[in-house]
Formats: sequence, structure tokens, C-alpha cells
Amino acid sequence: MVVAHITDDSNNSKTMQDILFDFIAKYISLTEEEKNVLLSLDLFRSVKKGTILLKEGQKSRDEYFVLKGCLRKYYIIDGEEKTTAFFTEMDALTPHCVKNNDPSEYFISCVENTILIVTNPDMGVEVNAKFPKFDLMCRLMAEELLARQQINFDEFKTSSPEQRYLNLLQNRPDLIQRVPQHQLSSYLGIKPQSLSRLRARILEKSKG
Amino acid sequence: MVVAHITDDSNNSKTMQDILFDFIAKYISLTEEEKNVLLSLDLFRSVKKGTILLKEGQKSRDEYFVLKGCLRKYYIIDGEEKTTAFFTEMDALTPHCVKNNDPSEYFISCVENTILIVTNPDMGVEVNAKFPKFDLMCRLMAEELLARQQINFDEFKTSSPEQRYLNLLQNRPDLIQRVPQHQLSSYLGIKPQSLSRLRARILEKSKG
DNA sequence: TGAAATCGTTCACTTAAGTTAAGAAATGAA
DNA sequence: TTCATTTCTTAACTTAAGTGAACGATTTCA
Repeated sequence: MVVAHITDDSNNSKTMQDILFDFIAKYISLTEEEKNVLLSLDLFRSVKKGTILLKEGQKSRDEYFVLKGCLRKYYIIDGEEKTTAFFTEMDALTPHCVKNNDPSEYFISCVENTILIVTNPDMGVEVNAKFPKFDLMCRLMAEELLARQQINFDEFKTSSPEQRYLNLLQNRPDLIQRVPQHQLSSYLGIKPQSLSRLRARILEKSKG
Repeated sequence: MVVAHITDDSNNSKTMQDILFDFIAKYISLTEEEKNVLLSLDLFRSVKKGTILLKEGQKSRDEYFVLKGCLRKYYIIDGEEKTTAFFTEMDALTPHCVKNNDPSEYFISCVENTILIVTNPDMGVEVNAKFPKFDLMCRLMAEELLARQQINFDEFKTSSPEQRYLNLLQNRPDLIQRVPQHQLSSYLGIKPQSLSRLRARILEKSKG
């Protein structure tokens, strides 16, 4: 699961490093020096589609940042998978159990082959010594994340399932392509059959 | 709307100061000196039931912390109020517009007579000079808030309206007493009539 | 105090989601 | 490639939420 060199099976011109630094640039500015330090920390991991990174009941200290690919967070409730979030390029994911050291209540798995940055609080000391701005960046990211999270929640609450699907089509059209329907449907808060029906309904309307 | 002395119309033994310091103690420890500095900043406000603190379209830099009472956040969509959150004792509320200086997309009003701490980023310099731990505390609070927010969102997505109501009954039974039904219902993502029906259904079940 | 507005409930009806089942299509593994 | 599994769709039926309207009860306030 570990890769020494960050390579990409597609022939996109942007390297993983570029993606990472472009992202960081949104929050703080880095010198070349700092960039090199960051790369030297060897935080990159390549993970195969289907891999389960975190299981219910498991304790973990790992936090993830998606450079390429897609992670899925899901619960198993009454034997049924309930997907509550997807994490794609530029998304950060700190499992709840990292903060309180409790066993996780949910699973995290790879929807696609994925390239990640994996960090954990134990590295904090080392990272912080070599890369002091890390803390500031994390805080800015957390604030932004919280704000976006709240807006998403509001949007979810104030919408019908159909409206939620249309919003998704607007805001994250890629997800609808890359994620299996039955995972999408529980993300929208409905059953797979209802999503099928709902899609058929929308298609019917648009035809007139 | 401003009060010099923080008094309380009930005869609870805990003063507003006690409530505040008990809360802060969960995150950081304060010396008597620091407590006095904090009180001297004059951040307390008393606000009447029904007061609208923030309107759609309005810009504001104020952040709120509820010491006593209840705030409500709501949107007006197609002429209809959609309540998405309640903030009661010990809840912090940073309107989205504070961060990005955009006009607000929602309203914030007082469900009850409420005692608040009001801060804004412009005070950051002064507060930080007099009270350096403030920053750390905010960060810890933000992290906890984000975690709780995510769990709430997951719970909402994976539950039916009836289950959401039962959860609310478990987790925030006070809300059901203090908040009008029609505001609660939209918080649960349903119409007032549906909430009435749902409550009747539950009562029917419990009678057997 | 009295009139008006707001609020909660109920009812009848409509619409959409849940459930169960079946079959077609796509995917994966031997 | 073939067989088995998973995934997606469709259908019929059930259940619950949305809608519009009516009716007291409560609250507001002039």
C-alpha cells in the first residue's frame, strides 16, 4: 500500500505534488524550502479500490487528505450500509475516533484507487518542528470545513430527496458518475429503488 | 439591549459568570486574573424574545455564545420559514457571513429572552492582547463543534422523520418544550401537520 | 377587553418514499 | 469464456409525508 514515488496511472500533466501545493496555496504560502521539507515527510499513500481504511469498532489515529480518488464513509445499521459522505480530490477527513480515541462508529473505504496523504497527531511534534505553519493551515481548513458542513446540512434539511439529487447534479456532478447508485441513494437519504424512480421521474419531466 | 449587570430573572444560584467559566473550564484553565480581564471586556448582551439578530441580506461580524436562552437560525425559502438549527445554553454560533463578509443567507432570532456573549473578529486584536488563550480556546471549540456537527448530520441522514423526533426527545428533550411546534417540525425536515400526526402515531403505539 | 393573528390539531386527499419481489444488465472471478 | 454475484431498474402494494382546508385554542396587541 505504500508508494515511494508518487506516480499516477493517468497521463495528466499535474503531478500529485502540484495538486497538493496548489491546494495548500489557498491557505498559506510556502517557500521552496518548506515544500521540500513537506515532501520529505513521506506522507503519501496509494490505496486500492475496495480497501477498507477504517472499520467500525476499530481505533485509529490516522487522518486523510485525498489527492486523487474517492473515499466513502458509511455506517452499518441493522445490517444495512448507510453512506453519509464521500471525500474526493482536495477533501480532508478526520475520523471522529482520532480526536477522542474511542472505537469508530463507522467504516471508511476506497470507492476508487486513491492517492492519499496520511497524517496522525503523533506526528504533530515532528511535523510542527519541521513545518511550523502546519498548525495554522489545519485551523484554517477546519474553519472552512465547518462552514461548508453547516451549509450542506442546512441544504439537506431544507430540500426534498428529488431536490437533493438535483443539487448534487449541480454541485458534484462527478460523484454521480463515479459512485455506485446504491451508495449515492443512501447518501441522499433514500433507498436505491427510490433513487431509480426519482431519476426516471426527472427524465420524464424533462422530456415533457 | 445592552445590560451593564448580568442578572437573571430566575432565581437560579448560578450566575452568568459561573456558567461562562464552567464552560470555558472544559477547554482551558483560567487564573482569577484572566477571569477578571475577560469580564472587563464587557461582552455580555441581554436580548428580548423575538428580536432578530441577523437578517437575510445583512452583513455582520458578530459571533454569539448563548449563556441562557435560545436562538434560532432559519431561512426563508419560497416565502416559508425553514428552521435549520437551535442554539441553547453553551452553544456557539458563528454566522457564515462573518467569515467571508458576504450578505447572510439566513435569519437568526431569539426564541426566548436570551443572554449572550457577543464577539467579533475586529476585537480579536484587543482580546488577544489581554487574553492570549482565547485563540486556543476557539480552536478547540471549533474542532469539537465540527465533530459534533458531522455526527448530527450523519444521524439526520440515516434516520426517518419519526426516528429523528425520537432522537430529539432523547438528546434535547428541553427543545421540544421551549420551541413552537412549527419551528421544530421544519428543524426535523417535515411540515407541522406531519409532526402533529407523527406525535399522535407515537402516542398511539405507546398506548398499545 | 375584544378583535385579529398565530398556533396546534385533525381530516380527506394527493404524492412520494419504503417494501418486497423479480428480472435484466454489468461486474468479477475461476 | 462462463458462472456467480452484484447492481440497477421496474412493478405492485404499503406506509408516511405533503397539501389544502377547517376548527378551536392561544397569544398578541390595539
